[in-house]
Amino acid sequence: MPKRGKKEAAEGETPKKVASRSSPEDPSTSYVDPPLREVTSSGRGWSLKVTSWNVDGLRAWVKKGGIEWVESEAPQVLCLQETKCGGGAVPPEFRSLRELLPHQFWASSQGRPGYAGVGLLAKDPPLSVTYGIGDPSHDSEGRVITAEFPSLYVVSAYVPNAGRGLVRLERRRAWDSAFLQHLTRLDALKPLVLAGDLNVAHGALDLRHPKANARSPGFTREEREGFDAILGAGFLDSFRHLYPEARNAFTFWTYLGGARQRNVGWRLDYFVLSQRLEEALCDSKIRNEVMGSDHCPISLYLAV
Amino acid sequence: MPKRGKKEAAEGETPKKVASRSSPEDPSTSYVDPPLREVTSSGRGWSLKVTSWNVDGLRAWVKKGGIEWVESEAPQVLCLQETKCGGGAVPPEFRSLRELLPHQFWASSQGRPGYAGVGLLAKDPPLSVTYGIGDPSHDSEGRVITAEFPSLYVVSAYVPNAGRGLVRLERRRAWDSAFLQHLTRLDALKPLVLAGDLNVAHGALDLRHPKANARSPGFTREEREGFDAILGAGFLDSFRHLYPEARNAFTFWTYLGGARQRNVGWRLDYFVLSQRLEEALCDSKIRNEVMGSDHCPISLYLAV
DNA sequence: CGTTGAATG
DNA sequence: CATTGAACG
Repeated sequence: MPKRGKKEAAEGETPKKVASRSSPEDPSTSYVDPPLREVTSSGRGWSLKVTSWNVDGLRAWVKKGGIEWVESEAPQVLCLQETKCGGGAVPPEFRSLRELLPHQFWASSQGRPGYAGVGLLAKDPPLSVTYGIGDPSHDSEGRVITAEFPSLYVVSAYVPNAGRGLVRLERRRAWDSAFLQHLTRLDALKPLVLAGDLNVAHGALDLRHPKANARSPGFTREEREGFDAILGAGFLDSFRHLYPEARNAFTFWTYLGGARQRNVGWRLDYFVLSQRLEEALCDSKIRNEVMGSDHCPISLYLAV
Repeated sequence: MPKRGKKEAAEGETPKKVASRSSPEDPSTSYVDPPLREVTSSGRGWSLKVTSWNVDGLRAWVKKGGIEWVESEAPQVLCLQETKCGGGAVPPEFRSLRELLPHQFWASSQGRPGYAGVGLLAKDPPLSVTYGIGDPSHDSEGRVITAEFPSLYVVSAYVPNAGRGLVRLERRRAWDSAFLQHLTRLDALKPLVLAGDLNVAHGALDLRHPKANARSPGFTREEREGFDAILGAGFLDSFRHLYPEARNAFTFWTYLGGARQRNVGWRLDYFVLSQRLEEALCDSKIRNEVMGSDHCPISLYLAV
């Protein structure tokens, strides 16, 4: 993997892509991303930066300046979800990203254009790339790309939504089980970083209205237990590991009803790490001021 | 019917809603609408103004300022086609037209929202209003509204397209036959004004590329003969009657390939009058500089 | 509320 | 090229 990326902008500098009105009306509901922790707990500086973003339609996201933000963020690996387009339909603007991230991989839904779809872009060439989770009953929708690098795997994932009325909750549980198998198989070979929209808020701190959403897709007992099972299998939630008490730290806000302005959101996007990467973890950031989708991007800093 | 409307803007005044770049590149293909003929051939001044416009989606047309243009044009009867919405979904902005045109009638496609649909709005209350052409096999798509006024009928019509590959040409011929019956039935009772998108260019002067379009929907022999049959039944094409030699006078330009800027168009929108209204005809105008749809509006001036 | 492809013109 | 409702979130 490459060495140390360029330094973060110092505090007090004007951030580049900030919504004109991004602060919520009630300051008690706001979340201010703290300054970057540049080093691990043992003092090693970060050398790998991974960014993940559910773009909610790659073409619209490009028009809203997504590419320029990625260039300013300059990760070494970029994971994108809900591209809603296949490799053939990727916007031409992605050529300009070849400088920063020349190795680009895309997965799309078979026979259902405009649905789901993920991407994984890297500065360095992966040793190998696989698509799906090794279960044909779950691999037709373009939801997972796994890239192998010398020291770890990176998995870009878009976990299926349980659907309105929880019509696909059973299917989601089957997915969760098969997906965890995929992760444990990889983890037996090499540590991994899972990046993406896991479509679940794990705990009550991870969404604004936990009680009202007890049977909403993304916060059912069943989905939360699916996340429990991942952590129980030897993985950690990078953000919650570093910030166990952080409140109002969300990565998704429905477009309906001006939820984002009021920070009525959910934390659905994660970096999940193999336990043995704990000592490499420097920081896990939520770029909650960045616009361009109903999700915001997140960035992970590792010393590997 | 009401008396004399307000006078037309004098020549040399700046028109209100003109595209920033409406003149075609090659002046030999342009059409300049001549000054209004305020009177009939026998010298009577106009007293009734009817405007017709295929709006290609009423909601989008409202956003592009269609209502404001209608207010400046100030017809006593307004016929709209391809509204693509039913009476329940008419944009609320139409309430502001109640001042000018308080009597508003809408027809929409049954069980197929967003398809076809016509409207007829009037300053004075019609004596009666009917929907369709009296043939159930053709009356489920919201294509015709007939309003009876003291001295004449006004018919707002959106004639069905023959379809790509002429897949619906036979159906169109059946329509043409049934529609002509509707017109002759009305004409036996009272003179009529048919206003709308008849989806045919009658003669070679009525489209830019007649040879290339000999088998295109809107210029097949079959559709042109359908128009011949209307004229043969005792009706006249108001514009061509007044301007038998006019070239490049079009009312529709496909959005594809910048056709409007080059005035590569078709005359598809007409006022067709009962022969005995000939002596009432003052003028028939093509508002080809007015934007808001892939069709432009047309206005008829009658001394009735 | 906002994205996408489909059908239609 | 541009409009619409449908599916999805």
